[in-house]
Amino acid sequence: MNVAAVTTKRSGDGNGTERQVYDQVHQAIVERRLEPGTKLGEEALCEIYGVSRAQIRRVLVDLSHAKVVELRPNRGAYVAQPSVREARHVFEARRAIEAAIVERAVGRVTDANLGKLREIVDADRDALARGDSEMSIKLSGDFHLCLGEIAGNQVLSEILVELVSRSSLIIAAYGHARQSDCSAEEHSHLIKALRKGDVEKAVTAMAEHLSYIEDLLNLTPDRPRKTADLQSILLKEPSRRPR
Amino acid sequence: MNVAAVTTKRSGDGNGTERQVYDQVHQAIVERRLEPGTKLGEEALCEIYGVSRAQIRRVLVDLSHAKVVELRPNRGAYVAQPSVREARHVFEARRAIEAAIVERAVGRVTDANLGKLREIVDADRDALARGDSEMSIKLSGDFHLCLGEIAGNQVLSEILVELVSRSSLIIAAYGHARQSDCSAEEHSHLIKALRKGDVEKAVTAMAEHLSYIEDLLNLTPDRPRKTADLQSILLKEPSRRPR
DNA sequence: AAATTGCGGATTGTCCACAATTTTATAGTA
DNA sequence: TACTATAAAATTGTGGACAATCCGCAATTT
Repeated sequence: MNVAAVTTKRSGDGNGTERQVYDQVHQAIVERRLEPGTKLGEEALCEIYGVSRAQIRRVLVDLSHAKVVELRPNRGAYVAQPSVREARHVFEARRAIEAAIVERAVGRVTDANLGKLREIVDADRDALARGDSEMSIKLSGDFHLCLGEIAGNQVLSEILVELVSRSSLIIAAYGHARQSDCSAEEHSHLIKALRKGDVEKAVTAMAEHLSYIEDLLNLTPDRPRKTADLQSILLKEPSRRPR
Repeated sequence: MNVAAVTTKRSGDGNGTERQVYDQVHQAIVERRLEPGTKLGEEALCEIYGVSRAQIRRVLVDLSHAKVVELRPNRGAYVAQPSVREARHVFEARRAIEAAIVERAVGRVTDANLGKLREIVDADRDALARGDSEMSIKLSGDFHLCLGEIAGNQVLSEILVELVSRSSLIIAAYGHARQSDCSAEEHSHLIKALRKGDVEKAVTAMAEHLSYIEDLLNLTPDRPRKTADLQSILLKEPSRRPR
């Protein structure tokens, strides 16, 4: 199962070049190399990726549907800045969606699935040990997406993809340094419940895990906005998860 | 609370003309005047609404994100034809989402909310009595969307809007003549549980209601595709719900 | 000094012509 | 008649030019 495939899926994937641009910008946002509030100028993106404005505009529309970019008419595109309210709503929605996903997953999980999940958790622990928090956040997300795939409901999976992306943005905006230190352990706990086929335990483990992440956020008033240099950030090779 | 407002909301709502076209086509699809599989030619839509192709293309992209239109590269846009599998997944997702919505709604519902819900149910009964099943389906959807608004979670609401739209399409494809005969009664039952503040009863009522709708569908093999005349369908005035 | 207005540069929005692709129609052959 | 290959027509995709809008700065006014 290719987790990255679902992570980056997009609705109207026509030719490949548009998708590449979409993936790169999306990944840059989700990996928090582009901070919330950053302006994504059309001309700048054209030059960076060497494509026409029409294509960039299409990509920006798609990113706005994924809720990671905000389109302000006549003003341009900006990396979304989720509000405190939105942040809470996203996590509440995740608890609803992922409870359903875990319920389904318990009855369907295979040994191969469990292996894949453990693989992700191990890579996450490893990244955390190296201090690579960027990678750790990505792997934490992958864990949840992988679980979504196991549940085998395409609709729930797609909703989850969006919510996980938005969560990354939320953590970028409201998280602190050691935001996800305990994720690997909690994920490991969840795997155990899955293996035992204990639905109730698995569901509560997931609910508590999500609430724990939310509680770590600094969801008090508002934050300042920032602006950054696109060129140096986006031309970086997108990070790849070690197999 | 304006239910129609959320029903028709779109992400990058720039100028008004694009939104009007979006709303009209979306409504035509959801009200089943445009059958699943119908081709939505760009030039045809341009002439019908008197706008440029660029605008039509933007609308079609947005509709594809709402999953009511399928964009096939180099082949054009078609009214989506949800598969049997997708249909089941949509209803399963709805059970998850709407369970969470009902849980929240119980603690927040006001008398005004209950009045609004009853109003919708009454209009639904009325439409059903008149044999206006098109309107009845729309009102059934509005009931669920209104409940979503009451829950007060924007993220859950937006997910629900999409799922309800898709449900209309699914019923168009797999439902039978008297698909929603009992909806009004079941909705009424749900209102009672809400009024009493009985969370458990409300949640199970919703779950059973959704399963009932799904069970009425003919979710066996596949169906044929159709093609239709856009002009005569889309130039019809969009239906308005009586206040 | 603060606020307002007007201008110039830059960015986004729109339209149109042309290229690429698919679909339809036609003709030919077994 | 059925099937294939080829040509024509129709449709979608793309790039660039032009128009509309917004932003920052300076000049003017109060």
